[in-house]
Amino acid sequence: MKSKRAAGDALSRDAVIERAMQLADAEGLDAVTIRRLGQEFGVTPMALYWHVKNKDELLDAMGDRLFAGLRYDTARDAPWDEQLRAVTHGLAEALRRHPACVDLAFRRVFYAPEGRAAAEHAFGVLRQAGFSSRQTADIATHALQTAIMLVRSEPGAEPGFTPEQVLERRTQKRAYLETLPAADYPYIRELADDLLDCDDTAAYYAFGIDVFVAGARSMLSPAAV
Amino acid sequence: MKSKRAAGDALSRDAVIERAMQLADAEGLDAVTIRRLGQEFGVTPMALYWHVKNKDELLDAMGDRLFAGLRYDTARDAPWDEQLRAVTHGLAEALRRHPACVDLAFRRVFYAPEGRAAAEHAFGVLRQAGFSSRQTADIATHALQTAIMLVRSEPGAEPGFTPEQVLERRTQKRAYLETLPAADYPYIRELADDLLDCDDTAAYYAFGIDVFVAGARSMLSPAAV
DNA sequence: ACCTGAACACCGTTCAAGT
DNA sequence: ACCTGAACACCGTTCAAGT
Repeated sequence: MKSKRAAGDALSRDAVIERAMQLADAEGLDAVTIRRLGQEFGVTPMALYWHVKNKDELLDAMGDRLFAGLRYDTARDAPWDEQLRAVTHGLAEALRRHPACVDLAFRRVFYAPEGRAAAEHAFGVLRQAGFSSRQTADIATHALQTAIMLVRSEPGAEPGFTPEQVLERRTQKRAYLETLPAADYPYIRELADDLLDCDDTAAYYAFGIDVFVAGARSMLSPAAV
Repeated sequence: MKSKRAAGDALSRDAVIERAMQLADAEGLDAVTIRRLGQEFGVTPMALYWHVKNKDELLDAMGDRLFAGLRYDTARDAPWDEQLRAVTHGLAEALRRHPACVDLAFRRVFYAPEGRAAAEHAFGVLRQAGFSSRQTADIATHALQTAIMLVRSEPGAEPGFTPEQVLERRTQKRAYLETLPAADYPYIRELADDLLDCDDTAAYYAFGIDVFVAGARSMLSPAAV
């Protein structure tokens, strides 16, 4: 009944990666440390090297896991721009589950099976919509980057901080903006609330994705320039 | 005539920040270390603490400097979408000078004087174009994020790597993509070259900015959805 | 197969002390 | 005003050794 470990789980590659992501979400990516993970498992730091080649490989594996459960084919027979929206939305939803790890995603798309499948799908959609291969590559890359950047800067979501700290930082930022002379920065003062708050995160994501999809659409049929 | 220092410059806050950015550009942001900077100036690490509060403050100061020399009012009397393009382009051009530092920019816009001025200008342009304050905040934030993401993932620009290493990594990535079964990933294989290369960086930036501006334009007059 | 101990070369930072 | 020495609590990683 009594375990050898101070902290529950048995050590394994999967458990290490899993715990690393939890740790990142709770305390920020900087808290993810070989030595700290050792502690979490009640084991010496060196024990981890049996399950993971080194820290870089661990971070890569975390990046791969970001794509787990990625949904994008929710609109199989819809027009191309709806499908592009679905891929981008799916990416954002997937990445949003681990905001502190979002920067690990970009370099791993083609290595994570789900990322690869989503990319292949997006490429097909765009090519058949009539985009050149250059445009297809650019737009698909842009879709991933859009999802990443929406997650990274979702207002009020600062990974590694407690809710109180987040509130505290917002208060400080607001106070700072109010020190700016209204004569010089009327618009910044006027928009302070909109810059700091985001009561409706669903609308935030929808807006960002709409802008991107509309932009892509205009690349296909450049109406007015 | 003979200096006390092993390495040229006198120590000062400005010199430290300047050298830190050079170091980041040459060897990546991870190479920027209090101890390493001490070495560069021929001084003990602790000497730096006289000129800079701590490492966080140094990084903030580097972020501020990214906005130095920012140009955006190249189209004062142009229509709003031209002006939005000019701001975004100016941001990208400014950030591009220190690609390794680009992640420091976002949180510092309102603290760097040039960033603040650019934000104020962009807000005015968007408000007068008829956007709501919510939309204005979102679009302007998006403009900065677009610039950041274009710089961050300019293909072939991997800060902290020598040209040979960049080439080497690209070769490896290409080799990897070619291991993927063509039956499962026909589009990835077809687009491999476009994903890896970017012979025309001017076109890369122009395309990214065009997509963004067109997207913003469609938010003002939602023609077809 | 899986984990530990000891060691190495690094970090950021503080604090009392020197000039 | 500006810098140093010594010290502390951290990093990632290697390698021989234990079970």
